[in-house]
This record gives sequence, C-alpha cells and structure tokens, in this order.
Amino acid sequence: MAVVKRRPLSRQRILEAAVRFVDREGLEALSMRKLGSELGVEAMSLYNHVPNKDALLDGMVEVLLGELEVPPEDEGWERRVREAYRAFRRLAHEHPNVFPLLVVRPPDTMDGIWLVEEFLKTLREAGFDPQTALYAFRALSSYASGYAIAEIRGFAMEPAGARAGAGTLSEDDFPHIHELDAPLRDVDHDAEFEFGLDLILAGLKERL
Amino acid sequence: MAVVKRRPLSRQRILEAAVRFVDREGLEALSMRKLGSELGVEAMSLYNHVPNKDALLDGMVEVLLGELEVPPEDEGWERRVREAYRAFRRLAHEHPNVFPLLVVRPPDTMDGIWLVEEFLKTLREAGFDPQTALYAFRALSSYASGYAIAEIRGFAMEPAGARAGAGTLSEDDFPHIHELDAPLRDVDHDAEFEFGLDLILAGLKERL
DNA sequence: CTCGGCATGCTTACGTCGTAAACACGGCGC
DNA sequence: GCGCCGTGTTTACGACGTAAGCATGCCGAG
Repeated sequence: MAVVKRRPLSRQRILEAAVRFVDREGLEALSMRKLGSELGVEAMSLYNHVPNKDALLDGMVEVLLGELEVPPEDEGWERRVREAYRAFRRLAHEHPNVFPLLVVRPPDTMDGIWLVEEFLKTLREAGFDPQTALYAFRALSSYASGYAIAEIRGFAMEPAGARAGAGTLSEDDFPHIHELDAPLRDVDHDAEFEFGLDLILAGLKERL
Repeated sequence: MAVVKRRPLSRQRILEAAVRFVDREGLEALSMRKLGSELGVEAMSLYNHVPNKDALLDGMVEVLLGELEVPPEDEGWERRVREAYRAFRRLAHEHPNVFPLLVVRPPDTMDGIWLVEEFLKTLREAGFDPQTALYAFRALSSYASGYAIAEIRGFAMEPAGARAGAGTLSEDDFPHIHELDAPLRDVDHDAEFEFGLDLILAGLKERL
C-alpha cells in the first residue's frame, strides 16, 4: 500500500512539533493528545520519549535557545553584547507564544550554560572584573527579557492608551498619558528597545 | 445551632482568598473547586462573582497592584522612581507565586492607569520630554519586572552554578563561570538590583 | 402581611486534561 | 528460533473548567 512510512518519533521531533504547534495555536491549546495527533500518534506514545508534560515544556525552551544566533567573537565586546540581546529579542518575535516559557522556566542545560560562559568571557576580556561582569549580565538579561515579554503581552501597567487609544481617557484626569496619545499610536519598538540597551551599555562603559 | 455564620461571598473576598491560596500552594494548585472549598463554598458559586477563571487571575493581579506602595511626591524624582521600583520588587518577594501573573497579564484597570499617569507626571515635572519619559518608564519597568521574575524563578540562562554550585563545572570548559563560584554562593540581590537601577537612572539623568 | 422576583449558592453533567497500567508487536542478539 | 526490549496502543481514573437547571431566602411592592 502506498501508505507514507511515518518517520519514527524522537525527543527532538516531538519538541520541534510542539514549538510549531504552539506557534500556531498558542500555549494553552497544547495538550499531549493534540500534539500526538499532530505527529500522527496517540498521546501516550509521547511518553516513550519525554517523561511528562513539564519536561516537554522544558524541552521546548531548549529548542528556542538552540535557535539563538550567537554573534561572532571578533566584533568588540559592546557590539557583540548588543547583537546578542537583539537576537534574544528576535526569538520573542519569532515565537511569541513560546517565549514566555523561556522567561518563566530558566533552562538548566549545557547549551544554556555555554551561552553564559561565552557572555562572561566577552565581558571579562573587555576588562570587567568578575563581579561586575555578573551584574552586567543580569542587568542586561533582566532588561531584555522584561522588554521582550512586555512587547509580546502588552506593556505592564501600560496606559490603556496603547490599546484603547490614549485619547479616550479624560484629558483632565490623565494629562500626561493624554499628551502621549500621538506617540503611542505607533511606537518604534526597535528604537525603544535600543534606548534602554544604550542606557545600560553606556553605564557599563563607565565602570570599565 | 451554633453554626458560624459565613460571611457572604464577594468578588473582593474571592480575589483575596485566591491570592492567599496561591501564596501558600502555588499557582498550579489553584482550581475553582479548591478555591471554593477554601471559602466554604462550592466551585460554581464563585461564578456568581467572577465570570471565569481567566477573570479571576486578572483580578488577582489587581489585588497585587493594590498592595503596591506608591512613594510620596515630595522626594525628588530620582528618589521617588527608585522607591517605586523597590516597592515593585517587594511585591515579587511577598507574593512570589502570584507575581508572574502580573508580568504575563498586564492589568488594564483604572488603578493601573493611574500608576502610569503618576509616573509620567513625576518624570515630566523632572524635565523630561514626553517621549523620553515614556521610554524611561518602559526601560525601567522592563528591567524591574525582568529582574524580579528572574529572582523568583531562577535567573534565565543562569550558570547551573548558582543552583548546583559553579564549582561542579569543569574549570577548563567553563573558566569564567568557575571563577564566579564563590560570588555566586551568596549574591546580594539587593545590591545587584540596585546596580542595574543605578545604571539606568544615571543614564537618564544625562538626558535631562 | 403576602407574594413574587432576584440574587446567591448547590447539584449534576459534559468534554478535556495528564498520565498510570496493561497489552501488542516487530526486530535484533543469542 | 526464541525471548527480550523498545515503540506505540488501549483503556481507565481522577481532576479540571464551566453550562444548565434547581433550591432558597431576602426585599420591595401590593
């Protein structure tokens, strides 16, 4: 019979299918049954390759991290760092439904550790002492993941402005939000992200 | 009979009970049935006050936001901003299991809008132009929520170091993480958080 | 005072979820 | 040629969110 021979299941194939599925349908729609049927297989078959759903989610953040484009070493520390966080934010754009997982379940894999090592190396070679390198890493990472999440899910404590139009709020009660009505209509998120990155990087340069 | 008269249910009472429950048992443990029994009531009774579970979660972030301690106006903009974000981070410490909701489901309530208005006012009166005030607000908020989440859930791409002890990693493969072994054992998170805040605030002062 | 409606809570029920357990089967090593 | 092991299936259980309909007590209108 001309039945297409199914490629065998594997952890990697399952994780990639899960990422594709969540990209398409959203995180809440993901269930073992639906993921199974996405792969032409019953839900329980997945358990031969993944111990439970939590591990599946962890695996998905591994996949994301694997897609992170690590910039080459030869560019000077500042440019390298900047490019790394741009790439990080790009992940959020490419997988907006999966990205929150990355923030909420930090990966504990060799790949993740390698990224940290690489980052620290760059800063140490730039001349930062170990402690400052660590602080810098965490400050930048906090900022970047906070920004990326906010960009995806709506800015925390954002003026309803950006959603409903700041103009709909009473000018008397909310004059400062109101004056941002126009700017809020089309914020340049790239510029906004770079603004914060600039601030932090400039501050770091002064501690060199 | 000496049956204790139950206080009547209300949206507020439900939300507060939900926050207490999640503080104690974790977010995943929260279900309508359990929350009901926490209040001495069946699950379906909750639906008289809250349209569905999603709205319940939204209400919980309202409760958190209501606990945010907004610093007084008379302190000078820099100090006021700093204190506000310290208070924000304090929320994360007081409700580590609820806080991620705040980051992932931005509130769209009048209270939230009022906070933004207040923040923008402070920056505008300090002399920032509207656009910069907005960028500043978002840079600081991104940093603070990113840091707070990382502090709660483990730092994203943290060297397994902080969890397993950096010393357990091969010194040859991960020299830079290894050299942070000692510092990582007891990071001063307060100082670390202030480091990033300083960086951003210093940068902002230069644009005044 | 009575009556009727409405707000509040309860009961039952449906479909979906994660996953434990037992089973079927096919290929590979002895 | 036989048994084992890795892969996938079947069935089943308890918990979940919530729709629908029912019970009950309070409050205002007559």
